[in-house]
Amino acid sequence: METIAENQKVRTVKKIEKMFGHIDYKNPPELCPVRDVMSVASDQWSVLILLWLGYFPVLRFNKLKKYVYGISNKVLSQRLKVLEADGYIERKAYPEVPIRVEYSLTEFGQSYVEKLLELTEWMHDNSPKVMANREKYGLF
Amino acid sequence: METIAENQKVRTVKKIEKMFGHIDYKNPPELCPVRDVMSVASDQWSVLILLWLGYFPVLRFNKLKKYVYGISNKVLSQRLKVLEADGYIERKAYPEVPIRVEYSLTEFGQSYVEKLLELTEWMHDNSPKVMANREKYGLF
DNA sequence: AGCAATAGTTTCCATTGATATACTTAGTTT
DNA sequence: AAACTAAGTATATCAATGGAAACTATTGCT
Repeated sequence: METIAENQKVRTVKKIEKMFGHIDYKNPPELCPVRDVMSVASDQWSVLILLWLGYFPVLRFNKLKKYVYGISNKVLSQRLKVLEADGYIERKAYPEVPIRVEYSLTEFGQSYVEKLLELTEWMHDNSPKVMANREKYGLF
Repeated sequence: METIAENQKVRTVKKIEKMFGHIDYKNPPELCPVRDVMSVASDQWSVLILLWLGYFPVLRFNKLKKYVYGISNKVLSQRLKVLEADGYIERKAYPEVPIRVEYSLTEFGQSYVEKLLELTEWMHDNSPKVMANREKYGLF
């Protein structure tokens, strides 16, 4: 028990070292690639957009807006642009009337969603624990 | 190739269904446990705090502020409170003068950091790809 | 008395983000 | 001819967030 947990901690430290060791933490945040990429990919709305696109093969603007409940036109279109620029999603416009635009995950986006899902799965599984902690903490 | 990717997509859809299937997406966002837990645990500053606490066994306020470069007193103390309330970190105050306060990961926090690291590792490995995409996109 | 150190808190201001509404394009329906 | 469609854009207003700097508390040191 003890040693397994200890080993895991050592592995964690090594991973962090490998990732951030060569980066000076005093650099401006936008020079840290992890901070930079994360600022797009783990933004609250972006995560929801990506998950819904992981669920449906393609979604159009207004459908997305329906599922990503609470998002505004402006923010949705902003986020879609950035996600497209970073290569997570693809935008296909059909010049019909009225115009039809379909959004879908790229292979790259798909691979990210798979990683992301491991995290959201953890959250799903552990949210009761978090709620319990929160309640305990609130008692004083 | 095709079938492996297809299988993976099917698995993704099933995971999402399992996680969100019983939740009405039209609920207010704070009623979705995943959104709720994520809003704390994947906040930009919180992630950095947790990673540094995964690297050092304990850290005091001012050390943390040094490593989590760019964070303000206010936000750091806010985030620490929330992370403590949710059970990720532990706060130990020693009534010396001047007071000493040590922050560290709980076992729960440690397990989260391990999950989180898989994601940041992905970002670390894929940030060149994202940069390349971004540049390509910027060219028109 | 005044300063240093730690771990914050408080206050004010600026930037960001969000909401709501109207507008666009162009062809089809009423 | 007005209305409706889709996928946004544009604009104005409002709320929430974030950062900077000053402030607090306590006690020992000079």
